Amino acid sequence: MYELLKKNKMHPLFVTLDEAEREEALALLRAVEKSYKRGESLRRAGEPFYSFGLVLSGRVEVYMEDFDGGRMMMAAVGEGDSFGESLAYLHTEESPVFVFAAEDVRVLWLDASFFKQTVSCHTAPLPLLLRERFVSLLATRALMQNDRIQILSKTGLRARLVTFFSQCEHRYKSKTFRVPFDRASLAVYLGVNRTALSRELSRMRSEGILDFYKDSFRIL
Amino acid sequence: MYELLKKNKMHPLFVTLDEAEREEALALLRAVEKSYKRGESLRRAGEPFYSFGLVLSGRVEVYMEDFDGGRMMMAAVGEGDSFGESLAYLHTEESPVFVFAAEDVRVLWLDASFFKQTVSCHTAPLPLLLRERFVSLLATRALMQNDRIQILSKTGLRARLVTFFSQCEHRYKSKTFRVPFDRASLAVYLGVNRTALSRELSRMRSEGILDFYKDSFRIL
DNA sequence: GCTATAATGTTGCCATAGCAACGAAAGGAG
DNA sequence: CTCCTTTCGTTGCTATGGCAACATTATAGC
Repeated sequence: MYELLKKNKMHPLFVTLDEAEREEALALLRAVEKSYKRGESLRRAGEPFYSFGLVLSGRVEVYMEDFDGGRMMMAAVGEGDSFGESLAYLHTEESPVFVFAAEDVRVLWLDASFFKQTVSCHTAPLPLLLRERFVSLLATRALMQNDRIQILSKTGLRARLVTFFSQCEHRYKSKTFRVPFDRASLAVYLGVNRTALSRELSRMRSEGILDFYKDSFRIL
Repeated sequence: MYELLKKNKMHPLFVTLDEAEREEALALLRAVEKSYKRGESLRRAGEPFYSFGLVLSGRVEVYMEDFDGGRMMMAAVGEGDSFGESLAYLHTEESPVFVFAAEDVRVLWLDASFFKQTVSCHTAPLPLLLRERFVSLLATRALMQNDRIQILSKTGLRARLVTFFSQCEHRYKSKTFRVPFDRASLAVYLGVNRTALSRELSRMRSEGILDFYKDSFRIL
């Protein structure tokens, strides 16, 4: 079961686990699989958020609702990645975020209360390992947020792009890479206007410092 | 010892603990107090980051160094607040951030490796409680980052200010509050130009929707 | 293939906000 | 008190980028 978990896109929680351990882990986390059609919402703002999601296939987007109804994308989550760990761990009664399917998706819902050691105190190796990995996941998430803040606090579209591409180059360890966004989403992620983004990308291409096609980019 | 920990600004890790428990907790975390003069650096970029800091008095600022030497403030940390939990937990060898004293500070350095359960597996109530609180702290941090991202992804200075004040009102549960920034730091936090910030604040005051003096604000 | 729909690119206009250059208060140290 | 430093506010200039309106590809469904 759960074929995707075997691929190289293995989620950090389960990587290096063998088949049996993975089954046990999924049982401990009370894994429940659900499917959603494109455009459907997985969680609405104001609803409780008790479990976090692991995307088996497709893509979801996490948005945060503003006091005045404004929406902003907090994360785009693709195959093998997860979302909502913080909210789930804190057992949030009224989540400020809503999640919806950007494509048809299959999602594995995992119960974060397992990680609350005061709730259930396992000392077996597997639970200990899972807990440690979960905390690392939270810590890593915080650092990734920093990357976005680093971009967003730049003024100037060019500066944001340069920072973004520099982060990509570092992350993918290559001057050629694909980004997990279409233009519109990338514009939201960078906090800029979509058409202004297109304009600047074209400008950079004409300057010969960048080439791209769709979501594939090459730094020159 | 550590008078500040007794105040109402108690850090979430230690709140509700009695004197004896706090002493034990500090011992478990191998607490070491250090003082720094204003302008001195606590951690430089590229150095290892193994323990996180709790500010006993004064204020530190956490900056992230850019690939091209650009610096940007990731956090301003005041009395009773902590910083660097993620980096410390991940036992980062080359930290991307540097920390310096914005004022004269006393800092308590706490060893995050205690929270790695695979390193030392305590099942006593106090260690369990501390671990749970630490994870909650990481999760809460991630959500707080979201607040800043929410602000930074707004276009328009006015929109950023409205969002910021709305968050303040929510956090302090009052239309009157003090922010932990001077103008220059606030401008950095909001990702805008300082003088443009002053201009917009004055404009909002003249419109009668806001009043302020220094770091005190009142929403009308 | 064909059509409908979505994704991306182009261009002109003009408000917003960055920037520089000041001036004015407000503390702090002597 | 005076001097010096720091913080904060004001104003004019101008580039940047948001926005609208449209053109141009892709993509999916049939």
